[in-house]
Amino acid sequence: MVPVTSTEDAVEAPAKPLRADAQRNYDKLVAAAREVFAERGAEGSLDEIAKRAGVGPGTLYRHFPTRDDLIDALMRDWSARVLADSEAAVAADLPARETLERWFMDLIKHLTLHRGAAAKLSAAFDDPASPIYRKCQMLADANDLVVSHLTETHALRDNVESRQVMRLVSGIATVADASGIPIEEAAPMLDIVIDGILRDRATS
Amino acid sequence: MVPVTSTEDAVEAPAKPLRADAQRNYDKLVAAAREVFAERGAEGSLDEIAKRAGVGPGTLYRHFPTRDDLIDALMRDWSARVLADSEAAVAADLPARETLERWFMDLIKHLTLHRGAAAKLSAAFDDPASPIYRKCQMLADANDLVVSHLTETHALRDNVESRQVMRLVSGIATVADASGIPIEEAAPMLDIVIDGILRDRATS
DNA sequence: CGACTATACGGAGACAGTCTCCGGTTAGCA
DNA sequence: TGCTAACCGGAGACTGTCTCCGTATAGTCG
Repeated sequence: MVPVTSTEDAVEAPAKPLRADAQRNYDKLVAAAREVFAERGAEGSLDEIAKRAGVGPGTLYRHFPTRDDLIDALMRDWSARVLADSEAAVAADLPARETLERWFMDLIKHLTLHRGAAAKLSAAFDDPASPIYRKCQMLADANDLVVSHLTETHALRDNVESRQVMRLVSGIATVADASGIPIEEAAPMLDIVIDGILRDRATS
Repeated sequence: MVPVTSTEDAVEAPAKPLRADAQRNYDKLVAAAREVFAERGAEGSLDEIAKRAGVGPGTLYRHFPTRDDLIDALMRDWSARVLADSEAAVAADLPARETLERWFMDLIKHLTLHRGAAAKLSAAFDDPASPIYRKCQMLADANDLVVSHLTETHALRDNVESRQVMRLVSGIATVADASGIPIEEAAPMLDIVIDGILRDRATS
């Protein structure tokens, strides 16, 4: 039992170093959470996670007072990946349309980390009190990097707010996730958004 | 107790006419559900609804096996309103941009009947097994009416699929609802979509 | 190395929501 | 008035959330 996937789940110690056993349980919980959320989506049972990690519910709730704290924890390296993708999209220096197509797809991939993740992220977007608010900001910053770059090269129309673009793509990710349609089918919607913000587009 | 709002909740009898007491309870349940969903959103307690209607849980579940059946019931006249709005939008025969601005706003208004409604509708969009699938189709049909009309007048670009437009606006409604931002703030996102599908747009 | 204490564990159980089962009630009809 | 099919409703099983507190132990210090 307790098949802890000993991949790169290792977590650098938080501010105050935990006692050895506490750190052990923390890691087991994050690993179990990753499993359960992957299988059952963001609404998976927390007690189930505790059971699978081989600890009591009390231990889970001490480490992670709310569900979102847990989600935040298992997204530790997620932020870095998001940022890396945005930087790569800018660095590739492709035509604006391709840049956006690529970046939006990445964005959706990150937003749909597991079922229900997109909805959670979207909801936390304007809620500074949420534990995952920071993650949302990361996402917004990454998106802003790409949008700003394209704005500077005059590829986008004036007055394109990266925040709105972000929300729009989050919305696409959320509906795609909720209705269970494959990610590729989101492409036509992304194209509409791209056509909506690009300065010059074929008037097909 | 049981403050049944005796507005236009009256419901035409379903296929098999219910017994008088059953019909009475059915109506009370729908009214109570409308109240509770309005206050607490789509995740409001079903037992609470039963209590407020003054009936036992068993009665609720006999009439409405699932939560979605109940939601479907309280949206009985909703479909007609949606269709009416789409027809009005077409009939007004305004410039394409105004038509879309108006219609999309209506669409969002209908999608956010109560908190959580947009997410539910979005999820049911590709799930024919859902009790509210019909409602989604109504929405899609209404939207198609407007989009098709604008396509015929060559106001939209070629290959604009109304289904995708529908999903896009649903996504906007869902994130706006989930993050609790006021409906007006959705306008910039709608503008992007409109710019994305309009054949001619100012290249501001 | 043994004792001490802050830290952490974990499970019993309170609470809330979902959903079912079935003994009792009643509307509608002859 | 009496019969029966249709309906009611609440007890309670079940699942998931979250807390409290007695018990255990890691890390430290003499």
